Amino acid sequence: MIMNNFRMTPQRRIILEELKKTRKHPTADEVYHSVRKKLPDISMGTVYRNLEILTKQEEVQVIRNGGKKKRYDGNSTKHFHIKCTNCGRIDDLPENLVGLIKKNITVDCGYEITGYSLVLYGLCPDCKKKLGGK
Amino acid sequence: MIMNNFRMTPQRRIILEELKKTRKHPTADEVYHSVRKKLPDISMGTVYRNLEILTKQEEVQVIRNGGKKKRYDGNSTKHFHIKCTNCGRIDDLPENLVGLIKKNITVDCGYEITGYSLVLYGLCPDCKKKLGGK
DNA sequence: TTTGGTGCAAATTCTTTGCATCTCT
DNA sequence: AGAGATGCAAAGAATTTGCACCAAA
Repeated sequence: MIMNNFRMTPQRRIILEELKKTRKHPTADEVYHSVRKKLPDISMGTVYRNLEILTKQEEVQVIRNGGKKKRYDGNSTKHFHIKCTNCGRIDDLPENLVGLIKKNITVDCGYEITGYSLVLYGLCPDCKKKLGGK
Repeated sequence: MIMNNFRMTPQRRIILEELKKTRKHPTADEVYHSVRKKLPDISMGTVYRNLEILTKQEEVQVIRNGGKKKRYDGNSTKHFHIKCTNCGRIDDLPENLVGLIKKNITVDCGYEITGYSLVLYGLCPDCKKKLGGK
């Protein structure tokens, strides 16, 4: 597989559309189920293969932090996330921390920095309400 | 299982010792193999169960970022990590970014922040050497 | 003697892969 | 024809769990 000539199949297009249209950072399984509403015969294998290809093409980014499941983000620009420790929901954070961190990364441990991932943890508004009594 | 009376078994003690003594942030499998040198009959199940308990007790923290495997860190104080994108090695970062980030986390999205995880990506000194030509 | 822990093996969960078939060029 | 893609099912990898037995309080 030389993989420099990707085709935009209906499956790939709809997977990408679903990811672009939500900010829910769905898991592969969630993508599968939402795409299935439009393409009832699509398989998990196809979903995984396309998510991988879209990630390689940098149309999509993977969020992998805290849980067992990968989550996929249709916004491939660098940004931060915040994850609810109660329900697992992941939201985007505003861009303002990025510059700050970049400016202050002065790591003298010999690494050559190419990227970074920040996830904040906390209770989302809904869960805060639900767990209010505690 | 009410789990408020933990016992310090030899298995648990040695797992913790191994984690405290290294800065390599081993995977469960790596813990299993190093503990096996002292306790040849220990099982993976026991390793996983103890890693989970030690994490709950906050003796140990889990690093889960970028890869499929969890990694375990015998340093349970909050600190940052840097991960080599080539070999997967994870090192600690100095503490200096923590205060900075804490001071500047002003998230107005309704979350109640309880923690955060930052992993930097890059090439470790060894891999930088190896891949020098590129 | 009750509660927690262990080893072993089976089961789960998430993800990847092999394969025959299909679809674009 | 030939490369990429698909659906299906099986395989893999990492982790969790059920169970019978063991051990400390």
